[in-house]
Amino acid sequence: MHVMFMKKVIVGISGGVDSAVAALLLKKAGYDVEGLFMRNWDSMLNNDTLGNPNFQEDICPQEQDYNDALKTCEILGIKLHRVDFIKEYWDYVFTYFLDELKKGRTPNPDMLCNRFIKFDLFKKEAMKLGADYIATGHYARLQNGFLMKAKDLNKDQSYFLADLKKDQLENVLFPLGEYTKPEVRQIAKDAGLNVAEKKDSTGICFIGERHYQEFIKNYLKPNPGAIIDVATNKVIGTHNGLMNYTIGQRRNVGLSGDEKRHYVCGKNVAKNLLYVAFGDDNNYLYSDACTLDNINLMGDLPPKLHAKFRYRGEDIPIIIEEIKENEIKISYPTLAKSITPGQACVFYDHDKCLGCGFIKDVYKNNEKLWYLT
RNA sequence: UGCCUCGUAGCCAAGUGGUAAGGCAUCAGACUUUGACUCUGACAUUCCGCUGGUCCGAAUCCAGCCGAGGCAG
Repeated sequence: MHVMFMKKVIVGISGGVDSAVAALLLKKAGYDVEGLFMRNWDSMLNNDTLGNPNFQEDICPQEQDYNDALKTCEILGIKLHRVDFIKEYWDYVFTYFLDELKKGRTPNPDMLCNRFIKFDLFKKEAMKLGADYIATGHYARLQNGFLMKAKDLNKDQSYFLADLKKDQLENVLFPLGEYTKPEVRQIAKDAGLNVAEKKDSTGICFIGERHYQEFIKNYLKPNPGAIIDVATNKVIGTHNGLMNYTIGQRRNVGLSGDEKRHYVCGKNVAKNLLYVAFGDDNNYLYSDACTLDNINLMGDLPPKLHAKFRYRGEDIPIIIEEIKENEIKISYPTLAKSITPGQACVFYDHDKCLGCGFIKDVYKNNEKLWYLT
């Protein structure tokens, strides 16, 4: 009887614990659950050889994940579909990733992946399969159509979802929003899921952990240039290409001999210069305002709000200074460290995520930082 | 060649008589669905260019040699 009215949910099954538990919870809640596994990266097709720790393995991690996903669905007693978006991922996400790097900026591919793959192509594919809803293992919540932080603030992933258009969140379920990670692990364990103890995946979504500088060499030509001490404007070394560095970075710069550590604080793409500053708390890393473009708003911005400038960063109080067509200028009187062009600034009104913008220019004392392109 | 300086781990670099700082790089791990930051651990077990010498004791003093650079028009 009621079976006819059961809502069908297609869950994005990745082969990890989170999506497995998401599916389990939905099934327990009485939904008609099916899984859909996505494969978006192929190391062979995408020439992903340098810096790839798994290249010599018999089975690539993506297929291992698929096998894990199959096993999980078998245990859960649900059907698993599969779809590949390898070309689309390259066109919509990876191309953007490389373009940003060429501009000397630091992209966040996973946010684009959510916007163009998971909550677009994947969703459409799920609808084709007859889904009323899609669900993922994200740690986030939805309330009255608004994206909210997860209960587990330590795992909250709303940051990565902030570039979604509001309608992309329609017919979406985040079953893990009310659970903490340890609880999710426990649920998996209690249910005897094969992935209960599987290590969380990190690195770029669908690609995985890589030796970053080597990984990029597969796609961009190294273009060495001078490293400049921002305080003295003197050349103190050579860099391997600006795409290999991001603001606030300390490691893999290759400078030595000074008793203080050095941090990347800026770039000049036109002149191919990398600026570094010495010392853990040097002023060159701090700023008090910036402009954002590619704005995505999911609600009206209140006068008082907070923002995250990086995943797992702290919420910093900000002030909206100016709103133009597709650009917003914000200030943060408490100062912020290592604000990085290309990264997302995500707006929060307490736990409610109101959208984001991508960092463009960075200012201090009303002046654009001259050493930061 | 008369004179001067220098030679410390893969790379920088402290230490100038008392038993080898620190940084970079590397490796392992924690943390982490971007890139980073942060944290933990390993990394010159007789060795500080080589060979002798002085001394209770030297990388540190002395001599010679080798090597690098510089001054000496």
